[in-house]
Amino acid sequence: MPKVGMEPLRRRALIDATISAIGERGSLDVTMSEIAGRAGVSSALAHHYFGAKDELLLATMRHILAELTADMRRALRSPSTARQRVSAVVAVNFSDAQFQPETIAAWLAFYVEAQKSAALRRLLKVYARRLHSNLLSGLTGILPRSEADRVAEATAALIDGLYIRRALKDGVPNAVTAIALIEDYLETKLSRRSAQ
Amino acid sequence: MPKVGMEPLRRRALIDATISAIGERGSLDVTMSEIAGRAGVSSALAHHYFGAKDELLLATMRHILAELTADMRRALRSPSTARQRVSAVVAVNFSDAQFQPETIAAWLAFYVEAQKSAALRRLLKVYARRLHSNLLSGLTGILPRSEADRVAEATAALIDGLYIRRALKDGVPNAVTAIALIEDYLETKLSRRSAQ
DNA sequence: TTTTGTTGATTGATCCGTCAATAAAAAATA
DNA sequence: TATTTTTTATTGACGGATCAATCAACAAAA
Repeated sequence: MPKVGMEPLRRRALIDATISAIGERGSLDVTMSEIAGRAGVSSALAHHYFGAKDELLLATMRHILAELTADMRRALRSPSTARQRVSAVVAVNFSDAQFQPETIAAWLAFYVEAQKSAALRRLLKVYARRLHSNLLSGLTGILPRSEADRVAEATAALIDGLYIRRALKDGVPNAVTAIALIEDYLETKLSRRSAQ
Repeated sequence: MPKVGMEPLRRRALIDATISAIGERGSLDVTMSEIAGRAGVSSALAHHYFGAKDELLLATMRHILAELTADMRRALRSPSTARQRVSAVVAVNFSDAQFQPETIAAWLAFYVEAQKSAALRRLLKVYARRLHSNLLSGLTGILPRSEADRVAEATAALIDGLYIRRALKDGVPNAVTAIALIEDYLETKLSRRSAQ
């Protein structure tokens, strides 16, 4: 029963289905039929709207990154001090919307795929750079530049590391613990310098 | 020209070929033919010695872990103080033998595959637990138990995070920088307590 | 003559991407 | 308004490619 104006709805449904399929399977080894089935359409329709599978995967990653970016922008509106800004950036990565098993699995899978796909690699680099500069914007108010750089790098590595360990259901059990761990690091690194 | 006693040589060659193939492709999506070709044999022979592809991949991961374990044991012989033991554990993960692009790519790929394969997941959990206890054995000599636990967790996350970022050729450019970053963390965490 | 090593050829399954066909809505035309 | 035409939505069926795994066959050593 074809109704007009389906395109945006189908695209969104297919992207959601892609995330959940990847999340469940734990890798990008999901078939177009599997994804289309979850979205309640035929695989031919998925191809109709996205062309090749690569493009659906790319669109999916773009969608995840866009959500993260939006969350980040929202989170960066309220904090006033530099120190609070750093905490806000960290917290976003472990918010309910981001720290979901499905999303984490997708992140990990996309990280791997990025080694094959230049387009995906570019996307992830944009995210990495943005995370770094967001962290830095807070840290430079507290630490000298070169040390702020190093702390930002360590914080980013901690975030990635906690994600990967979460994907294996090993190590940190939940978002609260993960945040506490990073905050503990930041506190020992910043407390003496800034004294609040 | 069949010579007797080929089995161990072929097995080893096939495992090496698997690592290099995965390292180059950046994922486990390598064909048996590709691997066999690199090892200079037919794909049929790879199946002859390893049965299914899964088992070759599993054997490869086991091999990587065994090398890491051996390196770790060696590294843990020399250090005398608790503090030095912690540094030794960290250093092994970034030694020339371990911090190779191929090996890093393989690690990452296996992390993803572990979400599908229970056998692989078990292997990685063994490694994670061992890393944790190795770190802890040094840290408990310096910090109270609960805090030692947290520092070990953070250090492990840092190692994983730096690996993943290295795989993307983003962030830390080399092993020396990576080690310095973790040592910097450890130093701020431990210096006040242990005073050398 | 049995064991060990080895491969080319083949089978069977999976899966991406295409295409022709169908049907409803919208637009254009009479 | 009634009709034709075009656009949008949708799918089943299929071609073609890839690959894991098997097997029969062959050769050298024991």
